[in-house]
Amino acid sequence: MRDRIGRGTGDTNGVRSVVELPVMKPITIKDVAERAGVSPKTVSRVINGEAHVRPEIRESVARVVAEMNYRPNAFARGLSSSRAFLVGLFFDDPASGYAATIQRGAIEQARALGQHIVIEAITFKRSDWRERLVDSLHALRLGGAILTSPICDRADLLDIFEQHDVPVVRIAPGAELDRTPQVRMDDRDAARVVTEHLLALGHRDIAFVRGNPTHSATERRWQGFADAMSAAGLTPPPERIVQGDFRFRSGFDVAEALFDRGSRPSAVFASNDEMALGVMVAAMSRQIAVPRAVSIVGFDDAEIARMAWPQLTTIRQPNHAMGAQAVDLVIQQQAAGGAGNPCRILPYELVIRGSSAPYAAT
Amino acid sequence: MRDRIGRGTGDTNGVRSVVELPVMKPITIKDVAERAGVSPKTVSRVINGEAHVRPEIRESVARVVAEMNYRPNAFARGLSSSRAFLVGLFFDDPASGYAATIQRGAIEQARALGQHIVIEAITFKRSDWRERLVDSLHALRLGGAILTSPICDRADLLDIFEQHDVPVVRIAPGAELDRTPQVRMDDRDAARVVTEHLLALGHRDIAFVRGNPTHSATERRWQGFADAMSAAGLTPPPERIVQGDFRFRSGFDVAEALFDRGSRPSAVFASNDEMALGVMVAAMSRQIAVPRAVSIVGFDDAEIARMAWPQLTTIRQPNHAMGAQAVDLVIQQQAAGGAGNPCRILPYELVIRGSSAPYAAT
DNA sequence: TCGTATGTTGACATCGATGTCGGCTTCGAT
DNA sequence: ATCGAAGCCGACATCGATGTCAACATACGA
Repeated sequence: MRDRIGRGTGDTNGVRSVVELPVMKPITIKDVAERAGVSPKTVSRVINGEAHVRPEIRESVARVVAEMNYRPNAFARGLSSSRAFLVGLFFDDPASGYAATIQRGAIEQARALGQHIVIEAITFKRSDWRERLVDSLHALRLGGAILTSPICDRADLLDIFEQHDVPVVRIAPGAELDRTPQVRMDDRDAARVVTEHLLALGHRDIAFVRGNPTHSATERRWQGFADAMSAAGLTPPPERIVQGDFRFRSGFDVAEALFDRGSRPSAVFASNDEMALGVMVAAMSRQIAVPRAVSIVGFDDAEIARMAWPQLTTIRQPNHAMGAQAVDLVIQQQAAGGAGNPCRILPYELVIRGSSAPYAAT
Repeated sequence: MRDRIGRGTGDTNGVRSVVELPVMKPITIKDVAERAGVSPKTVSRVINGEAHVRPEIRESVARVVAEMNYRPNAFARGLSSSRAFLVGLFFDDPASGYAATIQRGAIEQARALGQHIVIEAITFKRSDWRERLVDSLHALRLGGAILTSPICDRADLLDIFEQHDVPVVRIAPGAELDRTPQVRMDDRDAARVVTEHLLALGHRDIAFVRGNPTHSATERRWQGFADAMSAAGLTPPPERIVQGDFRFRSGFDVAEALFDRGSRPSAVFASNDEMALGVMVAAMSRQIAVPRAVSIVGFDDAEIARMAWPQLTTIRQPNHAMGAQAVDLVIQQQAAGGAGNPCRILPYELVIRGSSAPYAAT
């Protein structure tokens, strides 16, 4: 019975489970100031590129800074100026490949801007996710937050960030569209383009595997598919539209409805690569040749798209760029004070590989 | 240098919407102290679970803390106590699936310990990687660092952390083995076990695809393979040992040496799943049936191992657990004051799937 | 030439917490 | 009853930077 305080779960309340970690002894701004023969404030001015410093002094201070290899302490900075140097990257599932590429883009851009990325997982399954999030916001004083799909569509989540005055940039959001700046690609248009690719190959009987309904991209991709089909004067029957959840397994499972009942479609468009692979594996296990007997296309250009055989025709998402742009936006936001909600739309790319081929009558 | 944007005109004042949201002013320890009728120091004591506080007071303060939903500011804490609350996770390539799972484990464990994870990429290709690293160390005041393969084997990197007194825990290092605490699995043993699996299926002519020589696991896995083979009284000829680099493409490429010259091996053990998939795809494109004509096994149990067809027999690495344990160790190491270099060895698992089958004479 | 405007500088307060230390209680042993 | 020792609590300094503001120097216009 150790004494804890407050909040039933109280794990990050700074209470007791926080272990102490000693740190190193650094060079302070005072040391630099002394050696340069000026006041600390002047050094601060030079470091932050502020005006009102004579060029000679600026230069000499800069030299001393370099010589002493001085690095300002970000904590002290954050404390006194309420400026931040951390950007939070929030994921539902940080282990997915999708997330990883975004992450890399974000890290690199953050670095370029002198910021750092803190990764946080939000798990709605835990009933205390709000407390945990608020904990992070308070403790880390985030300068901004980047949210990815699907969590970025929850109004209650956005509320929390808003209440705490943390600027948010969302990547590919699907709801509450005018609430924050965002970075996205045109899913609908891309889906249309892939579908047109299949149509151009001569396919008419095309099945569509929908994604997880909680991701907003699901609807947009479906729309793009529908656009292309109806533009071609086609109306796919209901049994050609099946429901997946973006995971490999679901692609594998829906294949039963697609391949084991009556006539087979000549092509399948799965809303993401994982599901496309699931469909492909299911086809092969039924001795249905890909792409000879059935063409399969995906969406995302995940790493695995190139590791399948045949390799997957798909849409390349600009994940890396989206991560970088998101950081960029969030910092701008921080500086500008939130004028408007810019939306950057990044270009996608149709990647044609071996899994799609001209329609051949059976 | 450009002028910075002043904070003159209220940046949080009604820019966003007509209705002004009250800006949440953070609650300080003073507020709590006042309301509880004690000194800030006493509140601090309660929060940190220090001794010398009367139970009644402790309880009443705790109640106020909970009521006010107070959260200590980590920056201020870090400043005054030179305690840290950030653990750095350093990757060469944060976008790989391997890294992602470790990451998730680390994030969760860090959370549980009241710490946060900062992700940093180290790119040796950039000539200024040292400066960048030192920047991070100074700016972030890391309480600890976790390094993954392959960068964790560079002595010069370790030197930097040592110079800056940042405790390091390495995941699956292969060199400088007694320099830091580490978390690992027994690669050699695991490789032996997979090989024995193939031997038990009746295979005798087994090829081995080596991994990237800069990863130390490459050598250990090779050793395990050699152990099992020689225990079975077998000596694979040199042409059965081929060199890859852990990437899909290399697995695909080495297949030429394996399948297009003279006799074919009846089984292939690739040092990781990606390469195994490469081999598998190459086999299928040559109309060599897997596993009927050739069994293929991998190593890692990457996500893709389940997405191939047939699914890959492989070794499941405890990545998630390794991430969590690494965080655990890095923090413990501090508390303990760096006594010794503990090494935690986590259990692996042989996962038998469809890509390996009993030997069948052709 | 003087009087403003503008530019340059540093002293000092401040951010929000913790470390130190001294004073006051309490308790137990003599 | 008295004397330590230990327990409890708060005043104050401190961490390392930046914000504020006043003092002073210089430039420019009239």
